[in-house]
Amino acid sequence: MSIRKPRPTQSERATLADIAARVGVSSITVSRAINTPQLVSEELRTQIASVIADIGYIPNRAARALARARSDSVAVLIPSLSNTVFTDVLAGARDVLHAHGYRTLIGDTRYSPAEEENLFRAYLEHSPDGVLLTGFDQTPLIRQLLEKSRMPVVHMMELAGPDSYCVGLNQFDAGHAMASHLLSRGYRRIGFLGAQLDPRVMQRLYGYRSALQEAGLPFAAGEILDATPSSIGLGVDMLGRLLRQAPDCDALFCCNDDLALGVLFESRRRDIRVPEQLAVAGFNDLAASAWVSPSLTTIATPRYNIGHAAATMLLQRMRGETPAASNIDLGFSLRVREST
Amino acid sequence: MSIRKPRPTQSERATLADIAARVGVSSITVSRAINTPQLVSEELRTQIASVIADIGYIPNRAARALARARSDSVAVLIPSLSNTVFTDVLAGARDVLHAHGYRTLIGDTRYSPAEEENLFRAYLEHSPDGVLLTGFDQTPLIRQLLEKSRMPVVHMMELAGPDSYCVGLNQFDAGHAMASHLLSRGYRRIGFLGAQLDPRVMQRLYGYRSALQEAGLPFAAGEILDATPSSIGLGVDMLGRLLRQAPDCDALFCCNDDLALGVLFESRRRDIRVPEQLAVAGFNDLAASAWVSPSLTTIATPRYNIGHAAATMLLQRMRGETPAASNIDLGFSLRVREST
DNA sequence: CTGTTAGCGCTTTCAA
DNA sequence: TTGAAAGCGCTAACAG
Repeated sequence: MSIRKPRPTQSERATLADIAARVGVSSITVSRAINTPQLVSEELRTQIASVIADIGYIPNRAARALARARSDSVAVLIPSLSNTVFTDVLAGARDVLHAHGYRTLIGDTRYSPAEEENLFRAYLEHSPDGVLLTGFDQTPLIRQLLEKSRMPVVHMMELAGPDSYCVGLNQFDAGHAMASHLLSRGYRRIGFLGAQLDPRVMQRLYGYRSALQEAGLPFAAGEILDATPSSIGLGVDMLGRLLRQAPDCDALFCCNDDLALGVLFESRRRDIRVPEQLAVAGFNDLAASAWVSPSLTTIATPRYNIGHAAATMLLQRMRGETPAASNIDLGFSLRVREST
Repeated sequence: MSIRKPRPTQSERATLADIAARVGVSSITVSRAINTPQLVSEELRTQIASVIADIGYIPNRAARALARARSDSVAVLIPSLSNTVFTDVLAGARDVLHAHGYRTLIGDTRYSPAEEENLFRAYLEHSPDGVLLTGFDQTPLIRQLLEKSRMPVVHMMELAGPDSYCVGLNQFDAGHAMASHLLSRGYRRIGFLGAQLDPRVMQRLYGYRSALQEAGLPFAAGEILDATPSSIGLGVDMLGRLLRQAPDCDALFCCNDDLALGVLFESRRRDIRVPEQLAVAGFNDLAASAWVSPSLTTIATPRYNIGHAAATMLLQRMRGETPAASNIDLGFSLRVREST
């Protein structure tokens, strides 16, 4: 009769069986008291509840996930955790998911599809019940894995064809709208500053170009495109570059408010009057934009609502329901302020 | 002879046993080939590797966590995900933890100890191998649970006695240093704007008061304290309130850069010259602060490094090692700019 | 309403 | 270097 060493256990933590033993029932009854209390008699329920409170029982999610073959978790991949745009989206998604008992596995892809692939594969090991992704530029492997696992997925921020589920806004239209606004204000030599150059920035750029073209204006007059991450400092720098390239520029559409704020600050340093000498427009309507002086004309995007609606749609899909619409366009709104 | 329905499984996903069957070995050998390849013969290893790649095997973390009684995950609780201060800390922690194979369970407590308690209890179910917490104002229940489970924990942002593990900076000293700077510049009617009023803000406030007292100045001349969350808009508003309360104020120490930026913007609107009529100082050195005009005097905090060092210390504790120091003071630095 | 049994997918222990 | 057996903590299925 050989004595085996006991295997490692979750360091003294009480289990369902411990509770069960104390109450004098079987563990499945305790499990029911927790998960489907209506199936357990009032008397046992209260007894069990008191022992649970007494012992300080903490269920083991890993065991539950293994037994039920679902994890009650959702992976959410966003390009950056240090950009309010995406933390707002995340807040909306988390509020919905947490309220429905899901945990979120948050991944920061750093705007890199390769990193997104790494994170996605890593999170797959946790068997998330669904995924929220940003945009549509996933690697082929991700697409293949998604298809193979038939895991519900909802894309955020951009729109696409009816064969994929997404919640976002038309970035092309938004870029077009801002360029049209500048044109309607009488500006004719409108430059563009683009950083990061992720798909959404590119769509805004194309919208801008198309508006200029429709107005019969040279379509790449003063474009500065730089793939490095957006920042206020980069905006400062890019204004210099643009003025060297197109000194006669009278308006500037920045692909986001970070760049635009940098342009505003640098304009003040260079004594360029905004909007008299140079109009400045941004994108996203960050907190600073309404308060900076001159206040910044920009496009407000419904970020929290995008996260909220995307998570809601994902919930439906995880429940096996078919959402009323596969594409939800939450739009954008032009905020005209002092800078134009 | 009754035939039972098969229980739900992870929807067709291959298991170790599937790989093992294909190769003609037992599943433990496949497990070894993955986790401790040096224990498996070269030949089997390559065979197994090719089948794994072929099938696209994805390990099941829940099963592994259950069997090993550890989750390879770390819970990280921060007050806010929409505040760069904490996403910077988070970035530092994640870089370390991910590099060592840990997943991070991110929780946003919204500056509420009660919400922190909820999140902590929820994440306990995942049996994290360690925890990173912000500050020291945890609820008694959290403290009790931590003690009971003897789970390694490292506190971030603040410092404490040698009986707890932490990485941060002395917030009192930092507040004191900024007030001293303003005094050294000759300002005498120095006001304070505080929002959120979390423990770190209060410590800065006490540091400020103590510096004023040491200088023999009335110590609550113009303090505006408001428990609502910090924002640029709140800074705008608070400047108005302060000027009503203390119109002769000549310098303003804002508990963070958000408020300070609001003050700068609003000063410009009100044609208050900074720093001639009113000096303005902030805290944290956000990206905008160096570029805004006038540029903002502030205290730079080593946020990324705090997260990095805290995670490193936690790793040591999770490995059962004793870190060289239980308290790591990463300091701060005064950035004197145009606004003072 | 409660219990028995079996099994989720993996890794530990022990044995060869 | 490989394998058999057992078990981690929980819940689905079936039976009473």
